[in-house]
Amino acid sequence: MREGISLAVVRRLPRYYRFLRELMANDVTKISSKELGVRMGYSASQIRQDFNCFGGFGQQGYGYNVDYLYNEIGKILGVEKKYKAVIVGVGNLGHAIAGHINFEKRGFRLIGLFDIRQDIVGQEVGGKPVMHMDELEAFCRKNKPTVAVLTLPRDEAGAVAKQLIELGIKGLWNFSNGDLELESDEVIIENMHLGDSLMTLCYRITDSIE
Amino acid sequence: MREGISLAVVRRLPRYYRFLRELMANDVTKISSKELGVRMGYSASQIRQDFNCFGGFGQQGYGYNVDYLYNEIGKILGVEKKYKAVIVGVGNLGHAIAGHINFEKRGFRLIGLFDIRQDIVGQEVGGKPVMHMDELEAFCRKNKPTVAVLTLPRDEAGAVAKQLIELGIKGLWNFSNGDLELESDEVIIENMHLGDSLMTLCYRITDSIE
DNA sequence: TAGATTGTTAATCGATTAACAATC
DNA sequence: TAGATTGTTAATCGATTAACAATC
Repeated sequence: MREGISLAVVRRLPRYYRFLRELMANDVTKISSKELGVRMGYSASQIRQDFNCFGGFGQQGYGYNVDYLYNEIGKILGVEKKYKAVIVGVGNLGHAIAGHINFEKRGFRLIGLFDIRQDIVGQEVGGKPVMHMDELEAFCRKNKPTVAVLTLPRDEAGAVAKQLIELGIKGLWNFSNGDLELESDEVIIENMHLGDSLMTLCYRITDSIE
Repeated sequence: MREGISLAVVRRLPRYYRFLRELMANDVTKISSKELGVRMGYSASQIRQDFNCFGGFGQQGYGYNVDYLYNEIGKILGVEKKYKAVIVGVGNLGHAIAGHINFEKRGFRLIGLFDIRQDIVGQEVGGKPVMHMDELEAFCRKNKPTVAVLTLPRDEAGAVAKQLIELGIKGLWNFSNGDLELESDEVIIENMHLGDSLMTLCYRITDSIE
């Protein structure tokens, strides 16, 4: 059922999930692919194709039950997984992510933060204690986190990523503005290249205003 | 020259730019599409197609001059533009972006920050004073920023975005975890949906470990 | 000149859209 | 039953890859 789903489809799932939650909040109980398409800016065809990658969630002549579809997509995404996550690098950005992101609602559980700066080690951030990088290895061996959030400088990210993979990390959420040079079959990497996005915005603005 | 470049190509440009800078730092003066392809994980064909969207930057039989290509891509992206930018919402995330992102190197100049919280208004963040949201309108009329970084809660983002567009904003860098319901021809939107990315990571990890 | 590598056209592949039979 | 809308197959579109003539 899940074999060979393209990343293009997968990346639309969280957006469907958000829109469906919104519909639920507005007490909408059913929706057709046509109407959802209008709201989301997708074609009705695409929506039906997307959902049918994972099985038939709709009912002919009726449409889709919003609650049911929301829950199914949540299951597909794995929102209930509670994969253990650590944040490595508790500067501005790591701090912000610890406080800002609801890991619990997105399939993860934040279990620890790490930094080298002595002034932040020992503090609580996002309700969790910040530990020293020296403790990372022992912590991972004991607690076996599945993913690591990399919010440290570009120069340090590569070495830490390698270390984490050796410690059994399965996924990296990479905020350092560079590509991690790792074999792609070792680990799943989601890059959040803020700098790239900002430069793309610059291009697109220039393009739009001539 | 710039007509009808697909977004797929544009989104690769910042990555090329990063890799070329890296090559320069390693004193590499020339590179072929083949070798660059190996390093970046693209096909040589794709690289040549991408560059030729904007004109012939290479030399047959030789390859591409790294310095020249870097500078040309920089110009295409508009790194020297210095579009004026404001950050709206100086919570954890806005704070982090102000301190973490080098706007100057990416075509922008940060000229002001805004928040409603009295305890942060008046402070300096990222070298700029934080102003109260009440001052946003007058500030924009006077200084005419081109883009706004939206780092405020989802519920507030929509209304603020509308206001900014009326004030002449041309681009939005949206970090609020929701879609701004705006006519796409009014403004360029770059979404950084952290939540969506994290959920995608969850899916992909589940997929990879079965 | 011979070798290398681009710029560019043609072929392929994958993703999106259209069409329609199935069925609620 | 008639109307609506899905699930799914076929057609189209766009992006990537392959091929090769041009040329440094």
